[in-house]
Amino acid sequence: MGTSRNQTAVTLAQVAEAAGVGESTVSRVLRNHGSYSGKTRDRVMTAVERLGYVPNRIAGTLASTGSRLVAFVIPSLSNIVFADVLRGAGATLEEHQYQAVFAVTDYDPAREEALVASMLAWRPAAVMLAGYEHTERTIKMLRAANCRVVEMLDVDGTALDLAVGFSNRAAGRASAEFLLKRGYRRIGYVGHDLDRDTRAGKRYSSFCETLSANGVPLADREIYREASSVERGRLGLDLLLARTPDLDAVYFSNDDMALGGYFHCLALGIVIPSQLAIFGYNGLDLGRVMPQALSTIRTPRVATGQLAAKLIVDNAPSQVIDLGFELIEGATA
Amino acid sequence: MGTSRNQTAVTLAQVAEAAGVGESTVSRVLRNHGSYSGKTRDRVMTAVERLGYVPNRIAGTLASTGSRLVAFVIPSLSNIVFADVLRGAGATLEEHQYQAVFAVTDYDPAREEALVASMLAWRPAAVMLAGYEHTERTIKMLRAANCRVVEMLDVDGTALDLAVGFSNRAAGRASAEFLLKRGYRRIGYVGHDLDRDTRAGKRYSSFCETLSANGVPLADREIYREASSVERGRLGLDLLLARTPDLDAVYFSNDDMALGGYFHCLALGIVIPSQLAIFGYNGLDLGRVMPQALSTIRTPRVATGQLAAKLIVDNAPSQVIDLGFELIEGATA
DNA sequence: CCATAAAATGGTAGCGCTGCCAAAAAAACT
DNA sequence: AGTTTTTTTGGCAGCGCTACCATTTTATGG
Repeated sequence: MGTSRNQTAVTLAQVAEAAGVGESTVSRVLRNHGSYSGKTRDRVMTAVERLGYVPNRIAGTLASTGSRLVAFVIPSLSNIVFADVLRGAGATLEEHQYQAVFAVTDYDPAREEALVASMLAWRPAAVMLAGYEHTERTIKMLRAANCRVVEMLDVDGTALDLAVGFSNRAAGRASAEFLLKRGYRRIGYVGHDLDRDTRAGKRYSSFCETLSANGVPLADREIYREASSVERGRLGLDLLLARTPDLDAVYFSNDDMALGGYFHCLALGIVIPSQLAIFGYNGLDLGRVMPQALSTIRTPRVATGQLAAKLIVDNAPSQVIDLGFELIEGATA
Repeated sequence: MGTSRNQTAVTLAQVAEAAGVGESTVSRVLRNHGSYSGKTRDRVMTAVERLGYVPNRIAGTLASTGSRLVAFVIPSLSNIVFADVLRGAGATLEEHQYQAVFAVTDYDPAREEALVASMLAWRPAAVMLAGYEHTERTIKMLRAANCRVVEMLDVDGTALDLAVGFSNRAAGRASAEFLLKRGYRRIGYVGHDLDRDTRAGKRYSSFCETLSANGVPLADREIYREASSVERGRLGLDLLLARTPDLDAVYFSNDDMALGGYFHCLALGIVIPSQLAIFGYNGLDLGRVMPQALSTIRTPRVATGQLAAKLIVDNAPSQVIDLGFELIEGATA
């Protein structure tokens, strides 16, 4: 009931007939492309209105050369990072009449491969991915496809075509340097699946290298082979401190994890930062609102999405753009 | 550089030629539809592999009757609620070879209208919306369109076709009854834009009605005409308490806002729940991890997405499904 | 071995639109 | 008024695929 399915939709040909003009004329008027007289436009628009015509973009895309679909293949929707990127890209794309389609990989390269294949079947104008780590077949497909590719949120590696983001290695290093400068010497790490979230992996390894280079190797670490979450952060810190109680600072793989650690300290009465310092990554808004502002690194996620979209609509030449990041001193480290 | 754009993609006709079979045979093999012999399948698949053929779904959709696109028109991506719904729907849709496309309304009915129009141009199999409140033109377009409609996350109203969710009115009532049962009598409210987020509006009005019906009218309220956020929750509680210091409980429009309120109490040393009780809505995971588990209502968001998708792939008849919710007593109220 | 059913295959007309080209109409000049 | 130029239009061939139907091939049965 409710909807009247099964009816056939109004076509451009019917509009043309109703308006008493040719099909191409209707097409021109509707796309505001080519020339037509004012009275013709009115007649067409009247017919469109009367018949309730909705152009069929499937047919339009097939007939014309380039599509206006942009395919996002992202690791997760629960992670606010990717939602921010999508939000940033959304406005620009919409403005230019592009349509976003998406699929979620759950940080699995094999799934990414399958989803990219599936996406390419829609002949998108561009495929937007997270980072540089893809399977060989994914890369091969992307190269063979007649579309742009944007790798987002990382610049440490070799881009396929376009890349927009920031250096996770530099972020890891900056975090380590900050903690060292503050005088912390017993530093631990609580993180999530580093093999799958390769950007977190880059931060971690760069963080460790910087510590070692300064003669303060990482004291201990607790890594879950799962997605990050507030809960994992809390549990991770609990385990870490049980094993190595004399830590004076902990670097978390991101702000969600750090918030979990913060809650753990609150619950146990561990005083931050004098007893234990906490440092995160992402610079989520909620970090600012915590009773003590979270020490973290703010990344330009929305800007990444915006710029990625802009490069596509402008058909910019291949390039890598590093948007940088901002270290937020906060009050937890 | 990088990608080799401008080349023309391999077509089904080329595969047919290379395999020495007819086009329809290739089509049948690829879709595993109709009958064909084992050796034919092998020859086709070999040709597909060798040429790197990727089927063109644009053409396929145009040629066949029904599309396999599902259009999500959602208020926000930053709000984890909608990300959860998408996540729930994603797996089911993917499994059945449906493709999700989406657009974000920012809680603006006029934008929703424009985006629905734009989405219908893709001739989706279904349009998935949040709630029942749409402009007249949106409703008209949806009725005229030859596609299913799913209104999600609400069941208080009249459905266009399918609806999956839970009762926001019942949730508001349950929250009020819980606080009353606990003995709170000076109850305040901190919320965000109720005109735009009509589901929050329904919870609020139902909450107030229940309080009044029990002779305990709402003592005070602080409502921002903006989107919800942790920060707004904190500021809102600050203002509310400045004006009405004797409140003994505060109902927040959602868990994000409640978390802000919680942070405010922590920062000011307000003891929860003895000095002030806090109650939220959504049942986010982080509520469980807080030093004191957040008292809130957990909604089946992922399940809503899953079921919505399932109804579409099963082509279920029009119906409204109430998935209910769960009140989490927690430790903050 | 031939009749009959079943399985496998190819040809082709669209799906609804856009892009190209030629034709018609209107405008701008001598 | 007769040209030339410019603007506006309509016709129609695809875009790459699927659906339908006709045909061929293979299996089945007496």
